[in-house]
Amino acid sequence: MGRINELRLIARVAQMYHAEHKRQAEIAETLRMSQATVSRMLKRAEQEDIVRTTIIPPPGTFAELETALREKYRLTEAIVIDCSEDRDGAVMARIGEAAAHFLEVTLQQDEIIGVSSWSQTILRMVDNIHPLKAAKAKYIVQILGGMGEASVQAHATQLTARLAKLTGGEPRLLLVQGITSSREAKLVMLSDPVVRGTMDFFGRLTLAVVGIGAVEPSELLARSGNTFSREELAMLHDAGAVGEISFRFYDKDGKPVETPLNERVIGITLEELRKTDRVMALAGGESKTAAIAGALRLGIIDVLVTDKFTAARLTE
Amino acid sequence: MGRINELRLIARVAQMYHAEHKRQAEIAETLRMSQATVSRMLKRAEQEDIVRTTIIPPPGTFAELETALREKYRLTEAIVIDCSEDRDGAVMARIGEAAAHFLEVTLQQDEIIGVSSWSQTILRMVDNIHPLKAAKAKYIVQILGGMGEASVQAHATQLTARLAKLTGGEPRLLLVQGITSSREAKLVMLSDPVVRGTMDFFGRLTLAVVGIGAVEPSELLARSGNTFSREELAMLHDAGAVGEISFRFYDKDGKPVETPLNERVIGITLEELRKTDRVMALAGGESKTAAIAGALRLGIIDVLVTDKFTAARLTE
DNA sequence: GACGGTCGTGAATATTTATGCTTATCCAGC
DNA sequence: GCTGGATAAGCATAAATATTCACGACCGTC
Repeated sequence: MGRINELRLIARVAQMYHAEHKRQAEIAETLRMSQATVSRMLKRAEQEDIVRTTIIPPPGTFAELETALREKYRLTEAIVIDCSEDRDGAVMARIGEAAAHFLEVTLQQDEIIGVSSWSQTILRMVDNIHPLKAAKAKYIVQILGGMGEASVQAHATQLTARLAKLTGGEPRLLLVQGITSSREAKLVMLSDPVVRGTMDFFGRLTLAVVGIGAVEPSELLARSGNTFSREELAMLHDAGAVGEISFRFYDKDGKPVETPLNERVIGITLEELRKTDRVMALAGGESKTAAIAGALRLGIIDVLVTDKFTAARLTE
Repeated sequence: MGRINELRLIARVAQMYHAEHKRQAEIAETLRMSQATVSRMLKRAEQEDIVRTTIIPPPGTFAELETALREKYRLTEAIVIDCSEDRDGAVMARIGEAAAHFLEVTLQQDEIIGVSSWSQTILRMVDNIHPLKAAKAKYIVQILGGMGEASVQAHATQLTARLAKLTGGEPRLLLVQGITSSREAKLVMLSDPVVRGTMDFFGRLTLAVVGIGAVEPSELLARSGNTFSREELAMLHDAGAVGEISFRFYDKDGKPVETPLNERVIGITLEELRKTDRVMALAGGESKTAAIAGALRLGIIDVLVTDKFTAARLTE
C-alpha cells in the first residue's frame, strides 16, 4: 500500500538524478526533503533494482575473459586483445601494442623498469610506445644477458636503449651472455663492476616487463642455438619444466625447477621478480599456453597481456 | 588503433567502479593513475555509452505519463496512480493515498497549509495520512466555507481539524457558508473577525491542497443543492467555464471566468493560490478531464495527483 | 624550426555526496 | 499504558568526486 508510493518516489528521484542530471541538493529542494534523504533514496533505488547500471564492453574487448583470468590466477590486471587468427606475428604485434598503451597510462614518475630484452613481443611493445606521456622513468634495466651471436645481442641492447629513450630513463645494460658456457664463466662475468652495477637494480625494480617462453626442445633450440646440452634438456623435461621467464624454469604447478642450468644464467631470478612491485608478462599463442599457465601459478605476475584464444584456453 | 586500448581501459575502470564498487582513489592506485584521471574516464565512459544507467519504473507506476504531464503543463511534480477501472470511489481512494504519502514526505517544518475541505478525494487523503512524520505544520487553514446543510458543514470542519491534528498544526476554520445567498450576505460574514482572521492566512499559505470540480449542471446541482440559480448556471456555461477550484471558475484555456457568482463565494481566490508556494491538486475521473485540463492551464498548480486513465487523456 | 592553440595531465581545491550522531516516533511485548 | 529496540529523519561533517589551475607536450602554420 504505502510501498508502491514510496517506490514511485524513489524512481522519480532516480530519474531526476540519473536521467535529468540534477544535483541531489536540487532534487531535495524541489521535493522538499533533505539532501541526505535523497542520497539514501538513491541508494535504495539501487537495492530495489530501480536503477541498473550496465557496462557494455566496447567491441573487440573481452571483459569476461579478463575477469576470469584475474580471478583464476589472482592477477591485478589482465589484458586480452582481439586477433582474427592465431598467426603469431599478428598476435605479438597486438599484444605489444596493448602493453605499450597500458604502460604509458600507468607509468609513474621515477620508475625503475626491468625489461627482458630479447622477447619478440616486448620488442613490439617498445615499437608501439608513444614517446613520453608526462611521467618519466628513472632507469631501464636489462634483466637478462644477450642471446646468441653479437649482432643479435646488439638488438637487445638497442631495445633497452630505445625504451630508455622513450621513457626518459637511463639505460642499464647487461653486456654479457644470458647463458654462459659454465658456472665458472658466469662468475668471471659477474666480477665485472658494470655488470654488477646493473644487477644491483634487480632487487629494486618497480616494474618488470617479461616474456614467457615455452619449453619445447624445438623452440628452445631454435632460439638459443646450442646453448643447451642434450642432457640439460632432458633434465628440464624430467623435472617437469613447462616454461621459463628470463630462463628461470618452472613446472605446470608454478613450482620453480632447479637445475644446474640456473648456475649458468645471468639474469633476474624468480625471487627478485617476486619482490618487484609490478611484473607485467607479455605472451600469447597456442604453443605457449602451458608455459603461461605455469607462469601465472608462480604467483609473481601482476599483469598479463595475451590474446583472446590463449585467454580462452587459460580459463578453461 | 590506440582507441580500442583506451576504450578497454575505460570499460575496465567503469567495471571496477560500478560493478565492483571500488572507490576512484583505489582504482587510481591499482592502475597507477591519478584520481582525477579516473573521474574523467568515468565521465567518458558515459559519453561513449560504455556505462548505461536504466531506470526501471516499479510496476504500477507511470513514469512516462508523469513526465508527459509535467512537461505539457509545466508542473513541478505529477503523480499518476494505478487503478484497475475508472470506478470513482476506488480512484479517489488511491489518489488520496498517494497524495497523503507525498504530503508526508515533503512536508516541511512550520508550513501553513490551506485545504479545500469538502472534496471527497481530499477526505481520502486525510484518511491516509500517517500521523506525523517528524515535521510539524503550523496552521491548517480551511480555504473554502462549508457547503449545504449544517451536518455536512460539520464534516468539513472535522476534516480540517483532523488534518491539523495529524500534522501537528493549529486549525483555522471558516465557519461560514462557502456560497452565500448574496453579495451583501457575504459582506456581513466577512465582518466577523474570526472569519477575517482565517482569511488573512489565504495570502500566506505555503501549501494549498485543492480539489478540482467539473462544471456540469448535474454535478454542480447535485453537490451544492440549490445554491446556483438557473441564470448563474447559464452564465457560467455561456462564459465557457469548464471547471472550478474553490468555486472560482475558469474556461478550457485556463482563463478565469468572472461572473457575479464570484461575489458570493467565501473562499480563496485564484490570485491568492497563484501566490502560494505549492499548490497541490487532487482529481481524477472521466467526467473531470476537461476541468483538470483547464485547471492545469491556469498555471497555478504545482503538483497534480491523478489516475492513469485521466493522465492518459490529459496528455493526448 | 619557432609560435600559438589544443590537449591531456596531476596537484590542489571546490563541490557534491555519504554517513555518524542524535533525536523522535513507532511497535511489540509485558 | 509503559518500556526497549528498531527505524527513519535531519544536521553537521567526513568522505568521495569533480573541477580549476598551471604546466608541458604535441601539432599544424608560418
